[in-house]
Amino acid sequence: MKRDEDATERLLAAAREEFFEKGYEAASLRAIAERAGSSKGAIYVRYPDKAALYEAVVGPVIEELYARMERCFDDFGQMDPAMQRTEMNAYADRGIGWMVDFLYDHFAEFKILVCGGKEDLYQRFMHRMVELDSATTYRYIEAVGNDAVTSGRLTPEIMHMINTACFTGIFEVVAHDMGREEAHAYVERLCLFYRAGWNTIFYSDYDVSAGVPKPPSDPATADELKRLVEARGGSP
Amino acid sequence: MKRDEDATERLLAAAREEFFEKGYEAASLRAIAERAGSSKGAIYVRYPDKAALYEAVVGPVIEELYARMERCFDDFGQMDPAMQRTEMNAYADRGIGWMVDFLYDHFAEFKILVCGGKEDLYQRFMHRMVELDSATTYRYIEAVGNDAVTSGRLTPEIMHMINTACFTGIFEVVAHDMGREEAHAYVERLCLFYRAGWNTIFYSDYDVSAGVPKPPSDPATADELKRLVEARGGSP
Amino acid sequence: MKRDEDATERLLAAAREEFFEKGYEAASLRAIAERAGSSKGAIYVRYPDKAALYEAVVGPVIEELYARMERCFDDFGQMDPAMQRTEMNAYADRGIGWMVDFLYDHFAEFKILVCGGKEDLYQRFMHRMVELDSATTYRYIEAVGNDAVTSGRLTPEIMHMINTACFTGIFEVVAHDMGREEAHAYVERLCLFYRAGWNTIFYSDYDVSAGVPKPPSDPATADELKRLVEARGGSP
Amino acid sequence: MKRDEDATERLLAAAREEFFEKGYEAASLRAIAERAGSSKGAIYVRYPDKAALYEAVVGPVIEELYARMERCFDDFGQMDPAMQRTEMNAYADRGIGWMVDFLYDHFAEFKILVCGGKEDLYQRFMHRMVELDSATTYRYIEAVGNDAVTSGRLTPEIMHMINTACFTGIFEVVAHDMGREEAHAYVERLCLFYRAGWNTIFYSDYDVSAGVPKPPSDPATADELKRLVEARGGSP
DNA sequence: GATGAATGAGCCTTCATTCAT
DNA sequence: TATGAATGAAGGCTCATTCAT
Repeated sequence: MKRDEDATERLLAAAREEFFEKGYEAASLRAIAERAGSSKGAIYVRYPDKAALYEAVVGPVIEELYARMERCFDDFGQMDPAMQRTEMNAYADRGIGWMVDFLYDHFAEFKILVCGGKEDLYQRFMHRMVELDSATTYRYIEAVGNDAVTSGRLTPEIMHMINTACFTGIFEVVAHDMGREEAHAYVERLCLFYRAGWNTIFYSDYDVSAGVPKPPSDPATADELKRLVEARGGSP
Repeated sequence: MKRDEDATERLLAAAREEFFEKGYEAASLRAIAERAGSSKGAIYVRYPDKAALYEAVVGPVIEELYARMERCFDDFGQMDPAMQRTEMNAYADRGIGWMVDFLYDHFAEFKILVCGGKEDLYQRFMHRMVELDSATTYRYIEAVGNDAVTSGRLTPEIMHMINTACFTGIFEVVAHDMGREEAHAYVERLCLFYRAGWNTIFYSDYDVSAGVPKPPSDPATADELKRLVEARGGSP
Repeated sequence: MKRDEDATERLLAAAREEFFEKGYEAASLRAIAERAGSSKGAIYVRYPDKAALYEAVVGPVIEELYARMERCFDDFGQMDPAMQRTEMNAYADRGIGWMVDFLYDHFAEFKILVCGGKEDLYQRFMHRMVELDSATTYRYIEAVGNDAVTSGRLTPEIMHMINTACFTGIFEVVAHDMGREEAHAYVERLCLFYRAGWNTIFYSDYDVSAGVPKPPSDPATADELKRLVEARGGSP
Repeated sequence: MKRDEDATERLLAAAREEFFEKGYEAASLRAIAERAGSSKGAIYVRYPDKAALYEAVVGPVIEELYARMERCFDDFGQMDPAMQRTEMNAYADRGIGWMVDFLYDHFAEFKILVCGGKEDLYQRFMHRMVELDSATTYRYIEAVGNDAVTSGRLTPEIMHMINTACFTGIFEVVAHDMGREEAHAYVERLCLFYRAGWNTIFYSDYDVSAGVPKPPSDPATADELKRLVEARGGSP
């Protein structure tokens, strides 16, 4: 008998739903089979165990994201240093924009990954992305002759942690069930936020407070703020 | 029979170990009772269910951290605006330094919280911290008359998300089993990183690239970097 | 709650029945629990797994048999050599007679052991009995100064195998569901049979055919036999 | 499609290995099909169920052994009584020698049969061999006019049981993984052992102790024994 | 004939929780 | 209060067997 591709689809969809609703541990293969309208055995014909089914749901999406990032970073790495400096921000913005859309095109999968409670796969995924980003950053640093590494400001550990923090910050949009448009806005801001942050690492004499304006003495602004904040429910 | 306080302690210690080693779902009440040298019943006398025991392990530590943060933020909020501007960074640095130590003084509990797989409590905890921080930030913005909110650069959602990302970035030290000293160094850098980031939000005319030096044409730096990177194993 | 000894008994009885009827592999813990009128969990409170339950059914009986044999062999080994020679046969007969009764007093257990399909325990049991018997035999050989070992007629391997064969021969009564009285008669004969056999090992110049009478030329005997055999159904 | 004889062979070989390694119950048809490089369906085309496959592995070997025994016993039965008496031992020795070789030429099959945990087939096989032997023995008894049956010393049940014990004793070589040469030596001894045993049944006035030498007073033998036994590790 | 997907009963085991003692 | 026996649902998984292709 030919394997029923339709049933495979139904199974994956059912698994996606079940993992989404209950998390990895609490999800039940029995329930997934029932949701899919087939038998427990049908799962085991396709996947050796629960973890493999989980990976079948979430893995391809991860791989696609990773592949896209890889291509993106590669393209960037092959530009000449001058152009890298010029284009980096634009590149990053475009990349991140695409990423947010990808996250929302596969919202369930990423939600499962981020919130599903099966940490190993998520951490491996995060680790790989972080390593990829780190490698590209090292290459950039080398290409443009930056001293962040040689000066000791940027150790591999710090690189790894900060990149992890950056990606995690982006993935928050999934954890918080933010809407797609809002997410774009947020992530755009976050990029700027990070960009400034990275400057503290790239440039030893970067002045964090440079450009910080003098305190506005205009009371009107303060009043407007007060109104806005109160409208929000007053928590602050 | 009088409730045996000693047994309560043993129970909590046993639970801490079990949750730490296995995570929430995989932890077994039977095993905890055995570790503590008492019975499953002893658990149910004290806590209505597994989740309550978990909370008993992790809750007090959370509460203490929260209380400390609250006090800290309150103190800050009661200073006059001029002083807030002057002292903010010092305040933050001191607070964060203390926090890292607190994390390491209660490493097991935070590890459980961050990696233990019981997301609800962690998220609630994170949410509260974030709200506290957000409230303080709103108050600060109001006090100093900043236009981040009025200008629309800082919506409540963005505030929430960025603060979440910031705290999460700090908590990475636990997830990554970083050593205490290293963690201090990392978090210090991270604070600078965030500080710069926040400026992009506070100040509309903040120039991210201000102070970014011209590309160094000194080839010596590039060469030294090359050597360092190669010594690292060549991953970049 | 005090453990319900009654339930334990019912559980063991149920297990005994189930193992007896279906063998180890095919026996189901579910069925055993149902037979005993309790829950599957009740089994696991008492025994860590299926194998342990099996052993709880069959082990004590084995141990008692073994202990009795040990005492018996010890007593024999402490007699002086002359007496050992005189008494050996009587000792053996008594011992074997008791053993047959023991077998029938615990028929189900032995049936399970011999036919139940869990070979490891049976083989360990058999091995222990055989070793015990072998040790005693060695001591006897030494005590009376027999040359079976020194001459090479009796190697440890042959000793082991023949003893195994002997015990197995006795246990056949269980495998064949022979009646108790019949079993006594059979085992009695078997002892004589073995006794003669052992002489071929103990005594190098033992003449197997000694005492074999000349062929009876009495045709009456042959006729009577014919009738008897035909009455049996004629298979021979 | 024509049935692939090669596949049949591969299937049988795979089944032999699987049953050999895991026993009947634990053997899996899936594993067998995989070992054979074909499908589960291929098994069901050839054999109606697992038991039939088992029998296909083990049956032909059994049948060949049985057929050979039958021919052997027939030949013997057709000799005239006088010759039977003269030749019996030589006949038996030759037969048993051949049998041991046959056992080792088909070691896996017999190991499966004896230790594989599917008792029914083994018992049926044993039963048939025993009946064949019994029938021949009856014929012999009749031919030579022996009184074992008429006297009541040898009932059908005793006949059956003793023959079972004898064959089982021989099959021990398989259960114990004895080497072929060693097995020959052991079985040779066992035949002598049994021969003496049978005399206790054939001859009412057979004196088991006849020819048993007086106790050797030679202390040298005892000493030598002591050394040998100690060299063995002292278990006796 | 051959395949292997599908089935679904059934396996042993673990678990949090209840409750009699 | 403390115990731990009892529960029974649910877990993941394996299996021989069936049958559409």
